[in-house]
Amino acid sequence: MRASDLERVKSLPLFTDVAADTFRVATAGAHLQRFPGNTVLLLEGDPVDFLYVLLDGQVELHGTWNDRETVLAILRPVSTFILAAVVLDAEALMSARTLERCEILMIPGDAIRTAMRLDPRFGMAVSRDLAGCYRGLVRTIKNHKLRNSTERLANYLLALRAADNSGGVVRLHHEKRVLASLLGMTPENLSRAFAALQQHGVTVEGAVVTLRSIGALEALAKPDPLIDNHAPRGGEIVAEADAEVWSSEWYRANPSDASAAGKRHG
Amino acid sequence: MRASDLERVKSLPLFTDVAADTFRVATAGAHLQRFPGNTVLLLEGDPVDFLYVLLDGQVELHGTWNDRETVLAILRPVSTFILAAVVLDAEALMSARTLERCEILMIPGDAIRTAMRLDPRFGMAVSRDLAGCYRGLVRTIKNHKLRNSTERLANYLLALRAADNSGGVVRLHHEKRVLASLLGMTPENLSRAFAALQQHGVTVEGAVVTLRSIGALEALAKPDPLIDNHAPRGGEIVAEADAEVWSSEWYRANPSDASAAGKRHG
DNA sequence: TGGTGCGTTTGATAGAGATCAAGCGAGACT
DNA sequence: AGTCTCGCTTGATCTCTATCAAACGCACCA
Repeated sequence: MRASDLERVKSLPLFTDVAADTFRVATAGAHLQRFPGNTVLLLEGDPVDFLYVLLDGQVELHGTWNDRETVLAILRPVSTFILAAVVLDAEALMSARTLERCEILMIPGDAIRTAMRLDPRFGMAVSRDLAGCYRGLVRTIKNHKLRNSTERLANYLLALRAADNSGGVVRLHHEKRVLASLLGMTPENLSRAFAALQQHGVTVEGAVVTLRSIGALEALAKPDPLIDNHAPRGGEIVAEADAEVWSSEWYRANPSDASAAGKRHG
Repeated sequence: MRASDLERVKSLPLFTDVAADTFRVATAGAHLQRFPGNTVLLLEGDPVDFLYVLLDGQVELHGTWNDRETVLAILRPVSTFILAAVVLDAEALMSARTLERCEILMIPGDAIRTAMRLDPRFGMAVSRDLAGCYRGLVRTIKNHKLRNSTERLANYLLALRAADNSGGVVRLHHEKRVLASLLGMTPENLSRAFAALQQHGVTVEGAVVTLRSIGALEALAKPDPLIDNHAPRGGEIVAEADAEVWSSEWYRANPSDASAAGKRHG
């Protein structure tokens, strides 16, 4: 493993605040692995032996039931995933698949649990990370139960814009059918939702989406800080209160600037 | 506060494994409070100053957006709630309201965070609790994205049956309109879903639901251990792997027997 | 260069769920 | 008892979303 990779791992919210010893214990048995695209890393129901840290590429988490499948999250570097299963030493509830060539650090679950027992600061960091993940899912559920598909897409585009600091031009990071499943609709309906957003200044050309009128789009999307983690708050951002730093298991735009991140786990 | 109440709190998964000192630190500033029914305990967006422990009664967690509202969870004793917000010292993402007369222990968030810093075992317990909560939400999302409303109702009834150890007669614990919102549908459609289940041996009389053919109901519901935490697994239950003991922030049937509980946080 | 495969789009149709509007029934109050 | 309220049900209708089917565009490749 390269030293620069260890640096990146060390910079994760999960490890920043942690004693050097603890970090060594946790990453002692870790190994770096490369996977081609479209590779299954983990099947739901499998025992989880490792904490995964995505260093490069994209990973999709999905779930299945009765021959139906849905995408639950799409991860980009640097993110950890299935921390919850590792903490409980339980079986995975989601399957993981690479969407493209990936570089992944695998840390034995035992090492994580041992480090938690040794270092209360690490226990605290794990708790904070999990709390962030939990709150991210609360946001997701509110998004799904309170909004229709067009509203979800509109907010997704605004989140993307906020995450990428892009002006009016946004680039989709994954195939539309994957995005459709993530947003809880069919590819056909995603197309129609994009069409519906034309009246609000949105035009699509392949993966490039142009937002000609943020105002009009926001009027439809009505982004809400209690659902969309990028949405502006009334007043200055309180440092600690915002510490659900988008840590892991979610889409992440800019690893080096957590406070500007888009949809988070919180 | 009665000693018996402290006993009940101590028996929570969050505190069982914890040093007596830590428990004292955590519960030092706690106070017990009674609330009438239909009282708002917390509004989404509010800063969260306390960890709530529901000792008696029922509490509903819900979220709103754009004049729409949805029930996210219904809690029964003994449950803790908004632990995630407490850990992060963040604002609430869900509102909390009593559904009936309630007895609630309120523990200052500072005390919880201090205890975490002092006792790695407590940090571990918090992590485990949050991991369980997280996994519960993953199950919820899979339930909503992969199943239609009738299937969700069918599985809800089976979960209730498993939780209550009731034979073929199940009692609904809350108003049907609350249940409808929890299951992500309108009261009207809940009625129709019940009607549709008649063909699978389900009859309703007020809050009493009779399941005349578990087999037929399961054929429709297809309960899955990776969605429904009560569903039987192939083989013996592995102790540790099942430790997402339904800890908190969720519907709970029998406080004294965590392993037989229904829908959990996992 | 002309397939060939795949992701996407578009159209037509069907089904699931929401909304609107009444009516029913049980408990509460006068 | 009467009636009022409120939660639940039932029916009609409308909207949203899924499904089925076909066509398009584009990359890949022989």
